[in-house]
Amino acid sequence: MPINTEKNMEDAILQAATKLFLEKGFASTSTTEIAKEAGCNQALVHYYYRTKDRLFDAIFEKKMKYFMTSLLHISSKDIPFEEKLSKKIETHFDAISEDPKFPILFFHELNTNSKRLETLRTMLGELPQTVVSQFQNELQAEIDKGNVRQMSIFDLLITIISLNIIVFIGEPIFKMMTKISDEEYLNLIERRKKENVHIILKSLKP
Amino acid sequence: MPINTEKNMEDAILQAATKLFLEKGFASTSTTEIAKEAGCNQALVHYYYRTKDRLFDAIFEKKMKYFMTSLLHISSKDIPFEEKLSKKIETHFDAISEDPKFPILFFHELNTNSKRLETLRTMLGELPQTVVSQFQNELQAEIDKGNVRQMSIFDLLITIISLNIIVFIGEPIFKMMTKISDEEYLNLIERRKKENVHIILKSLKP
DNA sequence: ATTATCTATAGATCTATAGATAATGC
DNA sequence: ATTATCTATAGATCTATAGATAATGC
Repeated sequence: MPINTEKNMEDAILQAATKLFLEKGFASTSTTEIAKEAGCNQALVHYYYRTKDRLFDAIFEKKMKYFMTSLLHISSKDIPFEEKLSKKIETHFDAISEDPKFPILFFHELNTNSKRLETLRTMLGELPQTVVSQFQNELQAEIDKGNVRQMSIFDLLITIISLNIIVFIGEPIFKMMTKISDEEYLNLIERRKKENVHIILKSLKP
Repeated sequence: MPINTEKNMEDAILQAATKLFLEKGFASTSTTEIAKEAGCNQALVHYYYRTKDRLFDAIFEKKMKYFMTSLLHISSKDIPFEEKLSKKIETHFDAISEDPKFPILFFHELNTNSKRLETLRTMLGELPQTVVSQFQNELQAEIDKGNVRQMSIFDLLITIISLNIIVFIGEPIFKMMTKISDEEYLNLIERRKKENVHIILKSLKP
């Protein structure tokens, strides 16, 4: 379906690549296929991005940053911790929702290609440590007040990520198993968002 | 490192393939590489398994079955529901623990290759429906007794899978982020097992 | 004889680049 | 002139098979 309504071929290539990498993974996508999808010849892909790897990185890095930031960003509003945390979980969930195929690509690439770990490492280097530690302080304050059981910020983040990605990385499987329609699956997704908030808040109780 | 102490080359190939598919994914593993790892020539891989796809399926199907069964199998012991559920979660967690790289392969393949969905579909066809519905009945009984809040068996299973896979599919990332050693990571894994049971039991409370 | 293993190779990719041509900006 | 796009191709895979040779089982 090489429908190219783009005025800008460089960007058309980026979009085509994004679509294909998300659909089939890095290794199973060829620059030939990307060109076809973008509506140009294969050489042009290399003209703009030099190598398949650089093209991938351009996409991966941006998405990775968004994925991370949506989780770590913390509202500065002065609202109760529970409410703040709920918002955080939902914001993260919504961010994934916008790009539902990214998490599986993210985890697969990080697991199978050590080059990607380097990309992540440098990316995290740039991310201000303060963001995490601010969240940690807020959590610790609640623990001290006795509102929340003893727990590390890291464990909490793992739980959030875990629950928030599952309906997206498991979509094809769950759809097949339950035989539900695309529309019903959207309902399930919405339900899970609330469910996740519920599970996490409850799990924090002392 | 093609150290081949196997007497049986057919099996050596299977093991080599298993190792490489888990490490690098299906698409990035070549039959040439499998042969080298097994300690034979590339043609032999095809002699025994005909195609790369069939070789993969031989491995994937077996592991998939194990992964599913470990989750769905229910102890027939006459113990309280909470205890039974805890055991179930832990059994599933341990099963993944034995083959920690499988979940990411599983989810990635199911997301990027529609052929795999077919494999799963036929596999699930064979799986007795009674296993799931027995678990469902037990859950419903608890809900009726008022011990557990209203919740579908499906949501419960999603939560279990989600929490149980995260430390394995996220291992490289979390290790990098926290800079902890392999040994410390094993501790984290053990802690998460208990944590998961805790989170889930608490989330079921009415 | 049959089965296991090897060498060699066909044919289909796939990535990356060189060099030609077309489009655009001054 | 410079930038965008194309055609053509080198060189490196990679999968799968054909056909030769070695090992094994009777």
